[in-house]
Amino acid sequence: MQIQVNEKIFLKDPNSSELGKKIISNGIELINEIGLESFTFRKLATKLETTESSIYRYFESKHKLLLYLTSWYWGWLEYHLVFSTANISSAEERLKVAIKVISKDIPDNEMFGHINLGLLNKIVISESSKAYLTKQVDDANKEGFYAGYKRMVLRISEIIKELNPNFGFASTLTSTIIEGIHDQKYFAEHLPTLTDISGDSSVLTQFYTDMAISTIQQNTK
Amino acid sequence: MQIQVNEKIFLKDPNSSELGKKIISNGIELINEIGLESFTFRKLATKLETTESSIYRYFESKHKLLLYLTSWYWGWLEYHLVFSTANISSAEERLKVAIKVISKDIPDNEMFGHINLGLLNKIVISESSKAYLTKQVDDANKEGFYAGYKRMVLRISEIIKELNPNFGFASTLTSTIIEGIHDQKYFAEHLPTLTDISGDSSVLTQFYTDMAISTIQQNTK
DNA sequence: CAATAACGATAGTATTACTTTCAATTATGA
DNA sequence: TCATAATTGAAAGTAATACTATCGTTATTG
Repeated sequence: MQIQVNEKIFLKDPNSSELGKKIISNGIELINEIGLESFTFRKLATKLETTESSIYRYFESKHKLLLYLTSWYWGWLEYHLVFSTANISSAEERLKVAIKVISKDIPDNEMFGHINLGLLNKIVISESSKAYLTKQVDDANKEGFYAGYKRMVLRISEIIKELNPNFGFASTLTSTIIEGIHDQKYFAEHLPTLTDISGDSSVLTQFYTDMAISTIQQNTK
Repeated sequence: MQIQVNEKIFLKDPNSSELGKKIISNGIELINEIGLESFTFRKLATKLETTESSIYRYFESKHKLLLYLTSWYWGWLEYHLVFSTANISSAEERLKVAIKVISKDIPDNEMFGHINLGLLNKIVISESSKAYLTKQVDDANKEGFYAGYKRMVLRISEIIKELNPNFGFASTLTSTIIEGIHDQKYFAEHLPTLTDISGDSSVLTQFYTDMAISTIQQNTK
């Protein structure tokens, strides 16, 4: 089972070689350690005992690497969502599962092949908005670089519409929930005044589930 | 009437001189034009017909300038909020006004002294999360660089608690609303699949107001 | 076994993100 | 008003960043 990522994001598929896989796995570690701003291909090359030029053969910039990581993450999470909701007939139940899937805590040692899912989740929480908060967002969007995220939002929106066909804000509610979950997790760790959440994700899941259900029901005709 | 900004954010108060004011007003323009990533003090210096070193006498980095702009914005918005809610006794009404204040569209030519509020609002929407999504967030927080944002969240949280003292997620709901409003405005312009919002802010205001009210009421004992 | 793809090594460029020093100008208050 | 301090400008310098290019060696595969 392989997660698909838009081919225009990379120059050479990092899954096609050992070096490519190391770039991804060590890239995830290094971005977590020092943050995206301090992260450079030179530092990653040193860590890998390879050269800058070798890394540039895979990704034309660290921004593309970030796009790769976030796209991969959304691909993986979509797979997870589809799997977790496959046998559930109730739309409300599927929505609850979806929110649980998004908000679930991932331990720092959970692996999917060579990819550390826990660390990747942390990157998504603290860096992924930088993938679209850029002047190049419209070009990147045209190239389809955000397709994974959009698919995820679409899937959940459709559950919401099934729950209440008269509700006109399924996409807005979905993206509010996804971004909200990431923000709240970040705030819990760094700016606790901005949140009532702390500890594990169960309270967070509950809050957004309640919020979603009551918001959706309210607009029922 | 002067908006106060934490003095540790700047080296020299940009309000204390003509050059300082130009750094702020032209900085706002230039960040809007080319985005925070491409923005440099060298380019700003060229625009101002001054030198890099002169700008560095006011701010030690462009990140500090961003912190200044966002802090100023929250200071200004808090003033606005206090003013707009001063004579309203109903907590529900005050909450509605608060959401309106945050989501209001600001025209590109609305000025407050030398500061273009419309452009500053755009910076807050597309760049302000970068002020805290950094490895230095904890140090910056200790220095009080996010005090303005936190005060804003606190004020609105208190309205929510007044509305329903049994509701335990006032801060989470407030920060979800504020961040959500910014995200939705950004999505409306750049990633429209992720939102149901388009056009002016009235629908956005209505959505978050409804969401807030129904979420708060739900947890009433 | 010949071709080709992948990688490493080295070097080079323009730009960024600053810092430092010193001289000229401007404001201020004794 | 004159001395003093504060402000700005000009110039130069540094280390790091974000790449690009070339070339030789080593694997891989057909």
